[in-house]
Amino acid sequence: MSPRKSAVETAATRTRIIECALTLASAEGLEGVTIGRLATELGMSKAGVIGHFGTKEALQLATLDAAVEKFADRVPARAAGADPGVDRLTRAFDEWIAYMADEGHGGCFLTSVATEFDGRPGPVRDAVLAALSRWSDYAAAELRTAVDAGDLPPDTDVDQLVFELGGVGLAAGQAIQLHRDPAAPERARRAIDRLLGR
Amino acid sequence: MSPRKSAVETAATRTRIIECALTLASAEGLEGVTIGRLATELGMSKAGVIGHFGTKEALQLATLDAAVEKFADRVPARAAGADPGVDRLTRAFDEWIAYMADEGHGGCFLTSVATEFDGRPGPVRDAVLAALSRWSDYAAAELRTAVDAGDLPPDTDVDQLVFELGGVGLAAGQAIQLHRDPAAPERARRAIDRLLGR
DNA sequence: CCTACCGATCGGTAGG
DNA sequence: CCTACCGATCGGTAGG
Repeated sequence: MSPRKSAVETAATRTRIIECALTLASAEGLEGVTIGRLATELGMSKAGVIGHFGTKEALQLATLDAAVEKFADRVPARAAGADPGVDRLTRAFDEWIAYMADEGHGGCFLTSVATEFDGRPGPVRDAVLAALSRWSDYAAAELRTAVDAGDLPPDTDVDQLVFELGGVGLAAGQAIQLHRDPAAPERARRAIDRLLGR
Repeated sequence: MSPRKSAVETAATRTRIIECALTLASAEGLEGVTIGRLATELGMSKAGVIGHFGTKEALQLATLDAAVEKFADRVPARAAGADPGVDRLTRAFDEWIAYMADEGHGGCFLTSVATEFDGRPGPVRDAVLAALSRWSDYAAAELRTAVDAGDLPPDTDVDQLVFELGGVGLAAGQAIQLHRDPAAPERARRAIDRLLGR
């Protein structure tokens, strides 16, 4: 850390690095974010970049953390105003799909990193797993509320439904990122409406 | 190429390299397959490895090609004996799921590479897109047969159904590779049976 | 936060 | 198919 900069400035630089890492990782994957490239892109030295994190793995974890926080601020947060149960979950999935379709995100950061690290044990894989589990738990809780409210049949298999809803999200992500299919969001919404009995 | 080896031996070495690349790529991604690591793993020199392909990109394309061929030999080929339409498609998806659950494949090679290269334009991305389109076309054709045979409603939206079936496959892949959930194949089969009205 | 540097590895080539 | 080599880049450190 520079003794010439205030703590506020140091934190701002750290944020700049992470924002840049998010952009690079969207295109090249989290492993493809190199310290040298971040330094060039930000007009800093490599030592200046890595000094904020210590190791590349710590930088990866910080980047992932920022992505998870952005997702939480956008998706569940915007659905929080809707009625618990089917309404809120429909709204949350709509937000997820809109988030993936947004330019600049490079689709769903979380699902990309999940694929990238599913065969590489370690802290990054663990963190991805934890973040996805939180999202699954959120969906399962809303589904149970919907069952209790009578908006879904009492014999609903909640875990099965979470699995299938997740599949729709993954299909939407692939259709958007790989096939660049403009119909993808609409297809995803239709699938979700059917799964939630609307 | 070595002047001391026959064409048969040369082809066998090429196959060995590609097999090794498939194994490495299952864990580390296609970009993570380095020429040096292949050389070490195979007990060859780097020049000996790259000589068979010319460039790393050509090696990636050859590896992807081999994966596509393996998939075609296993999945649609084993379903070919079933009755066209719902039966054959159900069988094909069962084979796909079993293929993903098999140890050693590292899940579905094709879907991993699809995520890895969805943001990197170039020949590899194009080849992945082509392979996935072939699979989608296959599913769509079987679905149309099923509609014509009256096994699916006449107003079936075939493209929508292909989208949703693909989502189930992606969900199964993630559940197997990341969550290591032994219930994943069964969940996927249940979802597919429901989508195909069984 | 920088300069200067480390050993390791990258993809690839020349020449045999 | 090998040895020997190329310039570039990797993650990271020492010292200021």
